[in-house]
Amino acid sequence: RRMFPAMRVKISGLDPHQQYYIAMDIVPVDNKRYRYVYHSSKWMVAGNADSPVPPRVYIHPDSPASGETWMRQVISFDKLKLTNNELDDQGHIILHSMHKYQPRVHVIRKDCGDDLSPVKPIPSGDGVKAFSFPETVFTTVTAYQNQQITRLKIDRNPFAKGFRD
Amino acid sequence: RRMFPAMRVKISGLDPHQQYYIAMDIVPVDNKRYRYVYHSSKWMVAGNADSPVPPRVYIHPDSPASGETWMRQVISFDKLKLTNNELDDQGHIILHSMHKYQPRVHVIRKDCGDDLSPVKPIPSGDGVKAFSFPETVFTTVTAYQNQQITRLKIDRNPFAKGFRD
DNA sequence: CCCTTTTCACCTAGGTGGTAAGAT
DNA sequence: ATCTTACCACCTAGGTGAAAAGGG
Repeated sequence: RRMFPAMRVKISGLDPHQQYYIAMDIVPVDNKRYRYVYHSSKWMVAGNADSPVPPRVYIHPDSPASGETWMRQVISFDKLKLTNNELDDQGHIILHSMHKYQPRVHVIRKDCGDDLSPVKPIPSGDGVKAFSFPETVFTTVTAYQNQQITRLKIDRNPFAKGFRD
Repeated sequence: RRMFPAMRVKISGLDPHQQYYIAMDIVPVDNKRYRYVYHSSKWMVAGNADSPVPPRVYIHPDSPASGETWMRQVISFDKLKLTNNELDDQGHIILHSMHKYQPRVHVIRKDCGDDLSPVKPIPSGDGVKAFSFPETVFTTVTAYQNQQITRLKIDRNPFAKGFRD
């Protein structure tokens, strides 16, 4: 399924005439598994993390594009899809349920990203920068754990309009 | 509206590791306007063509891509849209109704197409080739002129399923 | 007991020709 | 008379949480 709400970023400081790829990956925050304690409304550690899954990369569909193009618009990752199926063959990002994750945005100069692939690690080096925002850390679930998150989803996601009062 | 049926082409002979743009434009076949004579089931000349409209280019959304990528798939132009509105600002291809047109496929080496635009003429030169297929000539209408064409549209287009018997 | 999977009604978004009204 | 426009019911395609069923 899609991630909702989606990550949206603005970028500045690019070379307007240079081509770039923009990509996102999602990395574990720690080595723990979590459970939600309803009466205290808190996520609590519930053991160690499941064994790691094949890392995947979401390449923004506008890639590659010029610095000018990227800087002119808000860059939205609303088409990124998540799955808990470790055998997924649709190129979705694979995560474990009940774990904490941090999305990362990668800006990759064209000449460093020409063999970029959803299933290969992101190259590192001079023409590649990564950005992460702690306020975007989230915990994965297969069913929502409290009414506040359900309300948020229904109220904000146009596709859930059928569940509004 | 979309063109239906859509143009679909296969390409061979590209350099697998070279990047290319693929584009389509649609040019007048002659300088005439037509009318359909129902009792003889024929298109007849009905005067001279209307004054030319701003030429537009449809850049295939997979562009740019490597020769290898283009040659591996059937290239479909099903998302190309036509309009008779000369003031169109959606980047659609502008045509006159009741005129004859020929679609053309353009293969443009990356280094020759970096300022390609829906509203700019296609560059010419060594790294650019054009292909057209006489069997794809068509006449534009705002309403279908006979039952055979209506039947074809309804039978073949999944979006018209509601009109099948 | 707690978590996951499957199916579903209900949406968004947008591509069809029919049809009646409008335009020239 | 002939062509065009605007609106519509009816589709395709796919994104929602609810709820029931499944699993360890």
